[in-house]
This record gives sequence, structure tokens and C-alpha cells, in this order.
Amino acid sequence: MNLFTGEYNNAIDEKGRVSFPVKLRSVMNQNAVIVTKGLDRCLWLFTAEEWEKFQSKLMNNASMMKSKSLSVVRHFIAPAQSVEFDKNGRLSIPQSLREYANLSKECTVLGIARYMELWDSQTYKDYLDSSDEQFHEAAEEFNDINF
Amino acid sequence: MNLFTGEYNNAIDEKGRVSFPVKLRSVMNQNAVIVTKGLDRCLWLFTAEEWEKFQSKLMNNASMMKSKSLSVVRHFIAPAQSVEFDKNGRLSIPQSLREYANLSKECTVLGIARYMELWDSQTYKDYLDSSDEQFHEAAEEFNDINF
DNA sequence: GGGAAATAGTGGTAAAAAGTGGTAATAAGT
DNA sequence: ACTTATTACCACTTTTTACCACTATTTCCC
Repeated sequence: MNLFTGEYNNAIDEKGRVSFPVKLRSVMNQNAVIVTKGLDRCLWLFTAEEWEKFQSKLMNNASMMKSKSLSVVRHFIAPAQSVEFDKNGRLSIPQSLREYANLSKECTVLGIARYMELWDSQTYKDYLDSSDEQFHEAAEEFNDINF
Repeated sequence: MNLFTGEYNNAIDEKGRVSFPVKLRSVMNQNAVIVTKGLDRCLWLFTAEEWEKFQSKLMNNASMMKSKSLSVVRHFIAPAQSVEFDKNGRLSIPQSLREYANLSKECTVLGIARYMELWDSQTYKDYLDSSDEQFHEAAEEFNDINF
């Protein structure tokens, strides 16, 4: 399978419909994705196959009785839903996920290799600003990447 | 069997009736669930089959004479009740369980793979806030989840 | 480079489904 | 027998889904 890349800005309407970039859609070649909460107030989008892997890695050592496991499962597994593309290639993002990610008018879709991220555009801009310093530090730690 | 997923917000009325999300109902394909106390002030909901498994795992290592066992059994086994869906797909949550989970007006239903959770919406928000730090720690420990 | 055709993205409406609130009938408890 | 609680039923509101029409952007050809 090809990898997802690209940064796209699209509108989301009052019904929670997001026009999904054709390029991303044609990479995965499926008519549904699994949407769930991600990190930093964005949503994560997986193909069924990738979701399977992600879920099983999470659940492998999780216990119903351990509060750490519960917090992880409640964050990633519980909110997950399969969402189909409509006739025009849009996704209807469920209400609770829309609220989590603050999706209102403009949103940004990112292709990140094996999965995708869906951000409120303003939230994403703010994130880029506020994480800039951390990013540069982190980048410098990749010493093995030469010219 | 399919797994339960999704986060849904529904109302609960003065009679303790909760509209149960169709998507969850259609996954289990049964007209009753076992409801009991969970962890963190929510209720846990099982299909008959899953309840059987859960119960026997609990009982396997429990002794009537050990006070630790007793506290666990009294928490999970004792309050358990089978509740049927009404014609409109609602569950009537027994009073004592309603009180335990503080269910009043808005509640949140979570699909968690093999079982489900029922929260008072406000209680759930508070939980998410208060467990946020713990969640991030727990998430960072998953070193084997790569891009 | 300009214009036409094709593709991508957006907004709205109508039909269906899901969720909510109330009342009447039944059952249970005092 | 009377009061209270539970259950079953019905009617209504809200939300979701499916469909259609339009606008904007890109692509291709001259």
C-alpha cells in the first residue's frame, strides 16, 4: 500500500461533513475509515487494516481493572467509529469527536504515512506555533540523518 | 462477534430510561444486557455471553472467606441485573445503579470492545480532565507503536 | 496563455431513522 | 383498598442520511 502524505484545507459544514481530499482517498482505495481521538486535540483516521494493528497493540496488555489501561482504552478505543464516504467523498464526523477536536469551519487534513490526522485549521496553526521550539530540539536529536 | 465502539451522548429521564445508541444495539443483536457497577463511578454493560466470562474470571480466584475477594464480589457481582430494551430501544436503569453512577440528565455511552460503559456526562468530563495526566504518561509508554 | 471540459468541493432539501416525553394500564408494596 | 412504582404504548421532535444542484478549481487541448 502507498503511504499517505499531504496537507489539505477543507471546509466542514454544520452537519459535520468534511470534503476529503481525493489524493488521500485514492491512496487507500476504500470507502470507509476508522476515526478516533488522537493526541493534541486532533482526530486520527485509519484504514480498517491499520486500525486493526493499532487496536491490538493497545489492547495486548490492557487490563479492565487497571486504571492506566482504562484511561488509554477510553481515549483511543471507545470513541472510535467507522465512517463511510458519501457520494461526494465527504465524511460525517460524529458529534462527540467534532467537539473533541473543536471542528467548526475550516479544517486541515494531514497524511502521515500509515494514518491521517484531522485538525481544526486554527487549532493546527496554534499547535505549530506553540510546538516550534520543541520541534527544533527534537529535530537536532536525529543525528543519524546525513546529507 | 463485532466489537463495541463509539462515544454517544443521550438523555436519561426521571424514570431512568436511557435511549441506547442503535449502533451499539445492532452490534450485539440481543434485547437485553447485564448492568452492574464498574470502575470510576460508571456502569458496566455486558452481553449475557460476555458477562458469563467476566463473572467466572472474577470467581475463579475468589474465596468466600477472604475479605479482599468479598469486596470485589460485592462490587461487581451483587449489583448485576439483566435489563431489557423497550420498544424504542431504551434501558430502564435500576434506581440503585442510577445513584451509584450519578445519572441525572445527560449520559454518555462508551463502546469498549467487549463491553460498554454508561456514565453521567458531567462525571465523564470530569474523569477525562482528572485522568488526563495519567493518560499521557500511559500513552508514552507504548514504545512499540511506530508510524 | 486562454478557453472548454472534467473533476473536486460546497450547500441545501426531503425522506427516513433515531431519540424523547408523556399518558394509560398493570403490577407491586403498604 | 389505596398508594406507589413499573411497564407498555403512543405521539412528537430532533437528528441523520441520501440525494440533487451548484460553484470553484484543476486539467487538458488548441
